[in-house]
Amino acid sequence: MPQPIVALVGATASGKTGLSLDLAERLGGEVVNTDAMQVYRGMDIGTAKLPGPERRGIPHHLLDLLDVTEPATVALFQGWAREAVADIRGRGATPVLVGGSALYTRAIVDRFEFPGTDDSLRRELEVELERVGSAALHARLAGVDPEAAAQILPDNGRRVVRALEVIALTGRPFSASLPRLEYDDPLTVQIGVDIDRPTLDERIARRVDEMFEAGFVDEVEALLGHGLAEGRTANRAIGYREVMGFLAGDRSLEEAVEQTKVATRRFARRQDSWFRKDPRIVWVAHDDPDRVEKAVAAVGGIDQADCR
RNA sequence: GGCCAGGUAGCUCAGUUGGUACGAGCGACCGACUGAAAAUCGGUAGGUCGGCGGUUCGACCCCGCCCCUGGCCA
Repeated sequence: MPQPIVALVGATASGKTGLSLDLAERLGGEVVNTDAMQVYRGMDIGTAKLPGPERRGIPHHLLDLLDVTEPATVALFQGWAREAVADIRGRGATPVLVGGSALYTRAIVDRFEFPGTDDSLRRELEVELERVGSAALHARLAGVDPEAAAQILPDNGRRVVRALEVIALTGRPFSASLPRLEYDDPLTVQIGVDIDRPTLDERIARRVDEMFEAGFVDEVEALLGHGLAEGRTANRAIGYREVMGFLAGDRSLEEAVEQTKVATRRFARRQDSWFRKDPRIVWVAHDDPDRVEKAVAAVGGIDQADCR
């Protein structure tokens, strides 16, 4: 009987990492990162990446795969992750996915297919977006695919461009809304770490302070030497953009720290709105002394349901 | 102690010859989300316009006193 797939989700700084180690130990698992930014080499402090020595000898996958100048995409990640999951299960171990990037997690765990992409077409559309503006492109989308246009707001240039790209590429309408929640493999369990806002906000503030104490600014400075500023994905990461602003002289260090906290808080709210509406997630309280037991039990529950 | 500037949404600040505050950005809250997702985008709620008196049909805007902040001068 194949191993289950366990996905640990929740807001940043909720305590996923610690729980993931306990879970992996209990289940005979290997950890698969599902964090969009931890795939970058050298982005350690600012992404709260668990240092090697603290991994308790548990194999960790999908960390440090890309150079800071390379773009990352969900589709690319989906391929890597599914392969990693298959490998781990092939070894008789349990994949434990851990990370806060909701779209990444869903792309792995759910039936989820991305239409292709085309660089030159994309570039063309982006140039046009720049020139005519988002509303004009949206109007065009409305002409070709009224349904998609109805679901994408006119100001959201990014999504309008992607919709037009997909239509041009596939000759078919763009599904502008997420597919129905449906696990790709029925042996999947999602466990969410539940934490109240005030506590989470405190933990975020503390974590950000600690990052800066741990040499976050130096990390960013070093990455700038590797082309961080030229990238398209990595330099949008929370904290990194604020520190780059500080290094460029357009804000003080205190401002950068404060802005990083604010951005992290807002990010946590966004993560929440993804996870909270997924009814399949089994929630355990971040401070429940029995959280590991409860998480293990949730995984066991799936096994039984399948054996019935 | 005197002079000047200022006290308007949680924060930074617009604003009106006296006629119910058009407020803006940021934040907060809520939400959308299929190849940049730690991204991108949308919606909502917040003001006794420093206090007290006065002038006026009517004052956030005029007058007086007071309180607070910053600066200059003694």
